[in-house]
Amino acid sequence: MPKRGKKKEENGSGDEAGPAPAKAPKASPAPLYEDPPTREATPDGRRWTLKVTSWNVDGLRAWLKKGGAKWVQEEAPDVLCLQETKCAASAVPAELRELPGLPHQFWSSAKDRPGYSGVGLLAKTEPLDVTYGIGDPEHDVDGRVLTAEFPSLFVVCAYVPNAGRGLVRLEPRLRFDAAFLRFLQRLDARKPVLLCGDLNVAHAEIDLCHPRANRASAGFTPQEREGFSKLLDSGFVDSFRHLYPEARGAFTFWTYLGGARALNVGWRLDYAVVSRRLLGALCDCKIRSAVQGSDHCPITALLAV
Amino acid sequence: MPKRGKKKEENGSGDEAGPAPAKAPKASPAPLYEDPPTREATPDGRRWTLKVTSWNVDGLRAWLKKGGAKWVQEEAPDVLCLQETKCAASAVPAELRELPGLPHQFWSSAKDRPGYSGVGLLAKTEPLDVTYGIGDPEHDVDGRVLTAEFPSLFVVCAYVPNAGRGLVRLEPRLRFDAAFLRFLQRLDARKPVLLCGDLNVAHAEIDLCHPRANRASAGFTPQEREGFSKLLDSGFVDSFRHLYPEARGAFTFWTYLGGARALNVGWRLDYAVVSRRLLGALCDCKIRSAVQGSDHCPITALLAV
DNA sequence: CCTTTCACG
DNA sequence: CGTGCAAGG
Repeated sequence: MPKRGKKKEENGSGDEAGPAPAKAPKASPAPLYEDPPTREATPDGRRWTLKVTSWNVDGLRAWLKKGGAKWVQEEAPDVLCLQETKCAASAVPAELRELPGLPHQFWSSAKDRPGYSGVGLLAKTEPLDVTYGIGDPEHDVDGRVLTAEFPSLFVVCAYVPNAGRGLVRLEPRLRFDAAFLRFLQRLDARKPVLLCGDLNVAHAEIDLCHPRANRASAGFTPQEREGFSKLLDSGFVDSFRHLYPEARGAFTFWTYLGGARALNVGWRLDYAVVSRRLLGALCDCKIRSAVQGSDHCPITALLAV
Repeated sequence: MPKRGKKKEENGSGDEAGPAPAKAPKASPAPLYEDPPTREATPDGRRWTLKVTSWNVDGLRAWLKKGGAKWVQEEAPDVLCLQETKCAASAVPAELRELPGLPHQFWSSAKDRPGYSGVGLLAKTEPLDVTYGIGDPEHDVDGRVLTAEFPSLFVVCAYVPNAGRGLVRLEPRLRFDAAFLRFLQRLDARKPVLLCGDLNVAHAEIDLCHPRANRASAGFTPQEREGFSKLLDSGFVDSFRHLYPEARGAFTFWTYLGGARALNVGWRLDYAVVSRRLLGALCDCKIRSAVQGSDHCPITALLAV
């Protein structure tokens, strides 16, 4: 991710050469994203029956204090996937444990590293089964993946490792990508998969504000982008981009540094990825850009399953 | 210092056996201290000419945000002694560097330990000389003592090392006490001394709320109290106790834990100590108990020098 | 309880 | 910039 030490040089002679609008005193470098009206049904007219929300909360306890759970209650998803909880299961506040509508809760957190990584999966109905991790000890110690099996599909909640400043952790990240793809393929062989989470990659230039400046930044290296491409080549679909192939400025993450969010200097790092055979069930994928509480915003997938 | 893990068991069957008042729903375990009217002159009628304020700020930058400097400006001392600045000289905010009335500023902070210890001495008039430390490398690395020489006296700003939880650092503390006393005696041989600061000891039972419970607590061990007694036996006077030998509940520190300050469960750890021959010049020693901004309150000494 | 630094993002 | 942590008090 970009450091962006400079204060507000977002429109300078930087990487985006397009002409600045003449009027605005502080032109936005990327247009603000307008979430279109919700598509309540599939193209063939079946209304959605499954609502899954995913949110990188950047610290569950701080997010709770900022009212994150209140928004979730209004959104009322059937499944909620949380990433970067930074919170052991035993430390999840009662306010969340008692959240109406999501009584079945599963938590995974980093072993021996309190306050690092961690994911949660909360469900309205009890899953048939829940598994922790991807079956690879190198990555499973971090608490990054939860998988809930439901009658018609798997819901996978994932927090993909960041490659780090200066790409110091790019190698382990790429090992994760490979192992995770194999994990998803094994699932997909059994039942369709809905993968939700912070995949820590902006796939294409359209998926971040400053693609050229970030060619060597964690989350936009060729290797990480290629990892995502391989996922798509393996029978999975990026639901948002499938529905909105041209949508620009549709980001889910903005660094806290430099007031990036107000300028929509962001990245699309959070995805709802579906098995290709689930596409007929896909109604919509919403990006809740205006929702505060973290440096990521939530996304919500709607399926008729 | 006491841990006080329990919530509000301040009146239980603890160390203070006196009968609890029957009426108050939550009786204060120690009477609140009422600072008496200021004695503006010496007993023989000379008005004060030197005002010295001392304050353990528990983090200079947080203290500034809480308005500490505004209160200092109203108090308008000639010399300001600050302890636990937790701030390198280069990191002192401009707000303080430009504080009207105290243009001559001297800072000392811990070597190789950013955010630990540190003292500051600020003066209205330029000192003849300023020295750093007490001439003992073991202690001088911590940034605990600043000495400013003025025409008629030395002003010493000191932050005496805490003996630590479980008294794990009692031995170095006692070495400091011994070395510091020798340092003060050398000064006193040249000019009278006004020593201000957090001496990290409550001298007598009257100087803390729960003396019996704290016989083995840092700041009230027999060895630390004896160190202070030795100071008094060496020609120095605790100005506050000299003026107010019977004053109870006169504390300058309250742990943040358990709401101790509202209950006046405190300690007198901050002192203005004077060379005995300065007693004739002593007008008053004020304890500004109501002033917020730190877990210590400021004290102010008034002298006619 | 509260401040500082730190690692991480 | 902001989280959760550790050390210190």
